[in-house]
Order: sequence, then C-alpha cells, then structure tokens
Amino acid sequence: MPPNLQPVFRALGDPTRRDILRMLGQEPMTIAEVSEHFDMTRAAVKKHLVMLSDGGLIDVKPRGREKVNSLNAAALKPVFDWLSWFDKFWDDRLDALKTAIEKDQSHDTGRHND
Amino acid sequence: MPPNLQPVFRALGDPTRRDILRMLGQEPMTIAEVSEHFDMTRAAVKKHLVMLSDGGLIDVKPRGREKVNSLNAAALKPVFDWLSWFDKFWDDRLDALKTAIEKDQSHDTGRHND
DNA sequence: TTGACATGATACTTTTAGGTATCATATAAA
DNA sequence: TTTATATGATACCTAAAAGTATCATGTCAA
Repeated sequence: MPPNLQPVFRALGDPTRRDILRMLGQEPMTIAEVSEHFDMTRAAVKKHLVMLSDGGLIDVKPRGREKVNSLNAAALKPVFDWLSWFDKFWDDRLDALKTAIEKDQSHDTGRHND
Repeated sequence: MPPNLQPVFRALGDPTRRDILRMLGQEPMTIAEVSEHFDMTRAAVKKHLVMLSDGGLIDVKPRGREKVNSLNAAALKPVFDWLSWFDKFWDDRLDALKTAIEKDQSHDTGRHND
C-alpha cells in the first residue's frame, strides 16, 4: 500500500536529476529550458525527466506545443519517512522533533487548523 | 568540505542495500549473517556492502577472521538535509519543525551543495 | 600442524543507465 | 498553407551495476 519507494530512490540516485528537482523547485520549466542548464542533449535531459516522472517527482502538463515540468515535492515525503526510521540513531532533540513530525503526518488527510 | 552526496544517494538507490541498512539498524552482522537473508551469493552481498561502505553508511570492523558490519546512521544526515530544502513545498507546521532542525544542525558549513 | 571456514579478489556474463544521433509528429506563426 | 519549432520515439553505443563462479588468503580449532 505504501507507494513503491524504488522509483523515487532510483530517480534521486543521479546528480543531474537532483539538480533538475532543485531547478524546478524555483520555477516550472519546459524541457528546452531545463536542457539549457546542462551540457547534454535535449534527448538525454528528456530521459531524466521521464525517470523523475516515473518516481512521481514531477508533474508534466502540456501548454500548447510545449510541456511544462513542475516539481511534485510531495513525492519526497516517503523518502523522508524512510529516513526517519533511522532517527533513533541520531541525537535526542532531533529525534523528538522528528517524532513530532511523524505524528503530525499521521492525520495528514484533510488537515485543517485547530 | 561537505561530504559528497553522490555515493550516499547511489547506495540508497538499491532495495537490497536499503534492506541491509535496516537489518544493521537492528544489530551488527558479519557478511555471512547478512547473506543469509538474501537469495544471492555472498559475493553479491559483499559488493553491496562495499557500496554501502563507499557511502559511509556502514562501519566494518574485523573480529578475528570475521568482519562485523554496523550501521553508521550519521551518514544519512546529509540526505536528510538535502531533502529539507524541499520542505517549503510541504505544509507550514512541518516547515517550521524542519527549520528548527536545520538551525540545530548549523554547525556544518555549506549545506545544499551537491 | 592440519583442516575447516570466513572473507578477499578476480574474471566473466547480463542487464540497466546515461548518452548521442536521427527522424517523426504536432502546434505556432508567418 | 507553409514553415519553423518543441517535443516524441527509436536505434545505437559505452560504461556501470548486479550477479555468478572460482580460487586465494588468513584465522580459528582440533
């Protein structure tokens, strides 16, 4: 039931793709715009974008003849959760904060303010 | 001098290695013990352990003719920091908590580079 | 000291990743 | 409509990952 982590971790395993995520965190971009930032062909960038999309890390939306890629940061949460399992090995204050976060996420659906 | 994230993300990109990390989170194990949990040869498991070691995610310590592998969870912190950059896309309370954590960790210079 | 055993090291195979080059298609613009 | 352009798709190349099999080495134990 939990989303399959593998495509997400695999997508994060490449530095170009991590850079792309950061870039899209600044603003949505077309494939051509993303490609301008890298010393590789558009086709290569496109492959990276497909992998990012496979991991659910980006949303792709057509705009005329273009495709606009935007960050879907929510797909990173499962990774964050996976990492949180190891918090018990870190320091106590950090652990306390992370526990609070986890509890916070446990009633994640339809959240509203008290 | 921020640690190079790539070996860490690469190590996390394989499901077998992620499983190994959790196993070692329970207790340190020899190579043979780790291998018992997987349907592959000891040599294959050994390769995974080398990659985990390359990422600094495990410590390997000789004990007689054995090698004991133990989790080094601290090596996951940079990943956590990298992910934290995206918190601004999550909800506000979570962002506040994570900001606190980052401030808590602000000893190490130069986060957010890769 | 001999043998058993845990690990190291190497060579080999197969699959996947990352990349290029090229051509096809759909849309915008003239 | 014609042409330019943004993207899609395919074939291909190279390198790295993931795995096996095999043999060497170091250490414990009888």
